[in-house]
Amino acid sequence: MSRASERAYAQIRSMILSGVLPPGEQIREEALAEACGVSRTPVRDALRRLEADLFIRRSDTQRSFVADWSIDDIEDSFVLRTMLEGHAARRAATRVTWDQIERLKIHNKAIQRAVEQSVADVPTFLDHNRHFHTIVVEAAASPRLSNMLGQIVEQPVVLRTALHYDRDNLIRSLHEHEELVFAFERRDGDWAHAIMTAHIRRAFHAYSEAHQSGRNELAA
Amino acid sequence: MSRASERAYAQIRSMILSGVLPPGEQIREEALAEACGVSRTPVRDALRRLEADLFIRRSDTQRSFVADWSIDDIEDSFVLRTMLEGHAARRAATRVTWDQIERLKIHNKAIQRAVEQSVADVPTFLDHNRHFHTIVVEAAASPRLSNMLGQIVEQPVVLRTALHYDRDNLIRSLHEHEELVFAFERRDGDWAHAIMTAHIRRAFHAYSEAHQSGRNELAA
DNA sequence: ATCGCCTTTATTGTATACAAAAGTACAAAG
DNA sequence: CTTTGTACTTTTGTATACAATAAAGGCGAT
Repeated sequence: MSRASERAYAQIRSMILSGVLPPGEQIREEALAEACGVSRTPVRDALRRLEADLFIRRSDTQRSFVADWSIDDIEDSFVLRTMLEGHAARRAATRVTWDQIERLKIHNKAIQRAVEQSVADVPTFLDHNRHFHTIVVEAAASPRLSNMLGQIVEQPVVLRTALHYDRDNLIRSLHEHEELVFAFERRDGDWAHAIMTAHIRRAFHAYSEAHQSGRNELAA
Repeated sequence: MSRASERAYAQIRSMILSGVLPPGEQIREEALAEACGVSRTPVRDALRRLEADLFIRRSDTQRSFVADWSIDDIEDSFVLRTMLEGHAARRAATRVTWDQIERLKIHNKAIQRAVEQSVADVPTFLDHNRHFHTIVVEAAASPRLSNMLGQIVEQPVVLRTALHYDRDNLIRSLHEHEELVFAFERRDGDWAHAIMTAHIRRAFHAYSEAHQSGRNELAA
């Protein structure tokens, strides 16, 4: 998608993530169009995509609202992601190319550097972490799987999760990435599946423990 | 979505399924708009949805083409569906209401009547089969899962599968539905998961055996 | 003859105006 | 006091015109 509609998508998404548009808030196309400096057409495009990502829900009468995620929603999102990424890892183990393995190692090196800082560089961690998982999904070579995981990974919860990792969690995460590459090099799909499953489940618990203190909403 | 855009979606989808728009064919928005008797705006809407359903793919330069499904695509679609519907069945077992169970039984009765005809009434079978699976997914009570399965079930392969069932397969399918209801009544998630997994896998093999005679495309 | 560049044409992206539908407020009747 | 009908406002859906971009074709240079 070209400029305007892409810009609208990114901007509305960040308005939701930053809380400018709080959960439950009704969305009016014209207001967003003005806020993004584009017309309603690309805004509508963006809203459709955000609806598919479950950032937005639509009432039975076509009104749009910012989605609010309950604890159950969040757990379910993780369960689905566990299942799908576990499957992706298993497929990837027997299909990943040596070039892709090299790229995975490069991202792990960058993650290592980010984690070893005196103050862990979380944004860099997140960026390379995202690339790492993208390569795994790409190596699974399933358009449908990529499609679905693309949607889930875009969802609010996942985007915010790593913000709650402490250093210990970040290091464990790195070690799991490294082990996954070992499994790939040995073409061991069961191993890869198990590592990835554990990897995502740990992320879920890291998230829920960071939020156990009485909150049941997303605002961090 | 309201009239025009819904109509465009249904019509374009049926043009693809019926082969009027063959796999690989480039899609021009204006041509479709004329064919559907609406303007380009709702056609664009429909194309975005069809793209999400993987009926349509877009080139890197924003041109749209009718997707063509290889054997690998088809198997992968079934694998994903197996995984997701198996998960749905497991969740549903502990959440399904007695009202939903009643509705499942009603659809099974209707399926039984359709299968017992001297010539099996496949369209009726398909219709109630679809409702049955929809209720299971609804009972799983996971918006994300519904979302994903909604997309997969819309995909071309699944829509055509049951057309290739022989009577034996239709009867087995019915028996599996009945057994799934038993599992639900006993709230046995593992059992439900296993039945559903087997159910979809069998559908896959029924499909691939019907297509083993040298074809690697969809046209039936 | 072939390659690269420029012009022309086709196709998609965006803006805007208008139509349809839904929500809201208020008044009149029960 | 509640309810229902109705005008009015707000919001979304659709059509159309125009802008931007990609494909196609022709022309000249090498």
